[in-house]
Amino acid sequence: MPKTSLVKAYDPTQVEDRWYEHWLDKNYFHADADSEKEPYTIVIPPPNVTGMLTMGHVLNNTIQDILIRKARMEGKEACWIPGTDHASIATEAKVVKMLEGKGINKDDLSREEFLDHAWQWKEKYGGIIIQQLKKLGCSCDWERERFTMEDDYTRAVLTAFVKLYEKGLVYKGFRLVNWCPVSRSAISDEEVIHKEVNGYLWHFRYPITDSDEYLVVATTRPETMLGDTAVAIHPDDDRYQHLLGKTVTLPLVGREIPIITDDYVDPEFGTGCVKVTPAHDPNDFSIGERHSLEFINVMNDDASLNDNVPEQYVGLNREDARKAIVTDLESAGLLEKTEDYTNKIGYSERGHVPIEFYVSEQWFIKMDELVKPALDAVNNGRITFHPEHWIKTYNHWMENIKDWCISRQLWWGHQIPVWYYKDDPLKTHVSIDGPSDPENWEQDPDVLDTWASSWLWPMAVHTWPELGNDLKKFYPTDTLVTGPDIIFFWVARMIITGYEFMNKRPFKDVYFTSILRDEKGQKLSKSLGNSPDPFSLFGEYGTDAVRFGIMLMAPQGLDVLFSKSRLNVGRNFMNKLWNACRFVDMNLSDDWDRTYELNTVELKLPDMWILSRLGHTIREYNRQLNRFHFNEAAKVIYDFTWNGFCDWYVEIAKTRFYSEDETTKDITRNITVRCIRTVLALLHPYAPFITEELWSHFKETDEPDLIVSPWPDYEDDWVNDQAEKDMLVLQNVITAIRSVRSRMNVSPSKKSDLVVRCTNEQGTFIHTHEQLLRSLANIESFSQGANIEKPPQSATAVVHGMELYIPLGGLVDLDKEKSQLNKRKDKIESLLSDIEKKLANEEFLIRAPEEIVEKEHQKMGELTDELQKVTANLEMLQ
RNA sequence: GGGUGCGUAGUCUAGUUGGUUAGGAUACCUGCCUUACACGCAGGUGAUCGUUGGUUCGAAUCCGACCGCACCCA
Repeated sequence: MPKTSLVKAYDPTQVEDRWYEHWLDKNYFHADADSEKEPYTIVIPPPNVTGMLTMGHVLNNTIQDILIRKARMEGKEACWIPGTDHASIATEAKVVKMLEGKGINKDDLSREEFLDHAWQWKEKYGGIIIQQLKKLGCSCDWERERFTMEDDYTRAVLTAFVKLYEKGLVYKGFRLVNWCPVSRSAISDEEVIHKEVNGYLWHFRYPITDSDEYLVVATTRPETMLGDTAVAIHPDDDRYQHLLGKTVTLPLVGREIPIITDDYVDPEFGTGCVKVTPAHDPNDFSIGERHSLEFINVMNDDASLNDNVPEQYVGLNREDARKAIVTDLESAGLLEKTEDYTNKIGYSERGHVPIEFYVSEQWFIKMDELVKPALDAVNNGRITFHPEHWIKTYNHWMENIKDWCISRQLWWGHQIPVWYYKDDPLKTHVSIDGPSDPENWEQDPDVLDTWASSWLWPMAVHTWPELGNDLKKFYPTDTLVTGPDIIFFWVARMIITGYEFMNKRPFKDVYFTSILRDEKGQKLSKSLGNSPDPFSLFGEYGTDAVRFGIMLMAPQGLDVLFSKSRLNVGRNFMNKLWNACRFVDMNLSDDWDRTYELNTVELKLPDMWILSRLGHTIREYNRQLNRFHFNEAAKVIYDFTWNGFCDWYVEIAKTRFYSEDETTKDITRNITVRCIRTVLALLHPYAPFITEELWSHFKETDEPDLIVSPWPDYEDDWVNDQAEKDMLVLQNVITAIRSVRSRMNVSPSKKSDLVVRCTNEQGTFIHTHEQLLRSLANIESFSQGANIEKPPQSATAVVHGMELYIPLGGLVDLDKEKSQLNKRKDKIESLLSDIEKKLANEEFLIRAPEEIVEKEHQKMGELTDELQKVTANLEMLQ
């Protein structure tokens, strides 16, 4: 790609697509299964095939891209496998809605016709999120893109079902399941969202048969009373002992139902009498089983009332039925009272309506045995969670796991591979390919829960159950990056299948991302309308700035309070980086001597200092990335680039570039270029576009693109503690002078003089770096000495035991000067008093380690010296 | 009801095994268009580390209780 000159401001739109195309052309993203290199693999958490990119995806996929780009630069065979999930319920709901818009009712279509529509929908919208991930810069191996309903993947899903069936872990049974009346399907426990809702607790009178007495039952769901088949009391509840053996005549229905005793009943709640509706409540279901009660299902699959209720209620929906029943009971004089009541109601995650408990025949997987190796792997460190504390949540769920309902009454998904013999439905056939005489069999109409396909993702993307090269090379994967909200849905289940089918962990590390919230702490979501569109942000700030900004604001293990304004930091940093590069670029002559071996030429303090800082930066950056602290790593590189390199070294470099000393210029060019190249390499995983663009200006012609350039290693040759200490002294002196000038309103354009009273040793040091003081602190004439006099009308600062005097003539503001010195004096005195207390404490002297005591003595010495100097200067002002 | 996590300047955060003059960034105030950058430069104000007991010579850091926020599971 031809080298362009650096324009004044970075323009992302000119750069991003161009480089992404280039990387694709060069096939950098593609991983080679036959390579000798050590593999590093990530499987993407497959987004919903018809979904759109959200800020959550931006966060999650940027992290994966950071990991994979770093691994690639480290010389590993980096393989990031992308793909999408068919999302049974969500997609089917969208297709149904789309068809409704066209005036087509799903019920009027055959399964095949409906699936035709669904596939068309998938073809039309299925590629959008993939294109969006490309815009984000994701370096996925697009040749390996997978979809959970493609043929190979389907085979894997059915294989898993059949294998588990053959082991006796899959069974079919009548159970009370969570039922979504909108999708008219069973859903799993994890798809039920509990919300607190303000409602009522109705107290109804149930008359005792052949008696004037009645019992009072309390309920939040009057409409289910039509299915009551008992009234229960606690066995020890004295109030009702005389009623045992009697029956109640169920109002409105007329059914005679028994009064039973059961430990489940809480005598303290309500009246201590509970209506029992075994077909519509999980607790009542258990009571029903214990007492062999009748199970009367009073609802259709859309939660309207069915034929098992009195005629006047048949066909009513839940809400209308509730109103009708309360009204009818009230007019019959059977409504005792109505209380306000807050309770938690389960909502269908996809249908957004309250779920029903519904008795139906469903397929289940027995979980208790499957869970064991998965629990063991996480608790014995074969799989590591970041942050670690999620282990507790994982354990809690795994140890209390219930059988998993995997059948869904939908069409979009993997149809269950079970066939029933037409002449004898009790005779079944279970296989991947179906019976050899299909005309005599009927396939189970249900499909599998989507998670029963995505739990195979890390192996099924690699052609499992075929043992292909990909599976051998790229399984197990290395790192999974996902949200903690799907720890049960997905992470736990992948670990289960990893051990069940591969006898190996599916991944080494699991990084749980932050959950994104808005400034008020609400989860970002489409329905709340508080989720910004990533693409307008990319346009406004640049994709790199959004990536870097969001990484900077995502602390490890905590939620992110997202706000657009916080992305300014990212954008400003990209601009800073661009301009730092532009400055260096402007000062590179075509024929600069780039041959210096820096360790053989004589370097000055700022050179040694910046190289030392660079060394520390590389080490710290890698350390933070290796422990998955992405925000800390971002801060490390930000701090070096801005507060170290730009604020100090570039300022120093200016004076050199303006000088005539060609050797110094070339050394400075070498060091600035070295810093910049290292920063670009380190930053590339976070900000791939701008760094690749800038790299093209600083790379040698025979060097590769940044994306495949070597990752910077920590070089401790350059770490130099003395240089860092010395530079700090110099920086403190310069800052002190600037501070004095600012306080005294000295115009930045005006130079001032400097007189330093200090030891001879310090004097030599200052003298050596006089040029830096002159340029960075705007100093004209300079003198120093151990006994030098304070010039009249000068402002003062004390730094590292040196007394700095800046003669200002009439500009000196004595009041400001006094208040400044007094402020410092107070501070020192308070610090000294704390230290004196410590040192006067016998226990401290005896028990504290020697070096701690020594440190306190040293601090006291330094502060006493400073106090003496500050006080002396204060007295001179009187 | 059970569990998990979190309370450090207006805001966001660092502070790994207790000893730091409690870092940093943003925001704010003051002065500057100093030939890389006003998406900038320089300087500055701002925190008794949620409350309260305890352990310790010494606690933002360890332990208990309480208060507040969030999430998960019943």
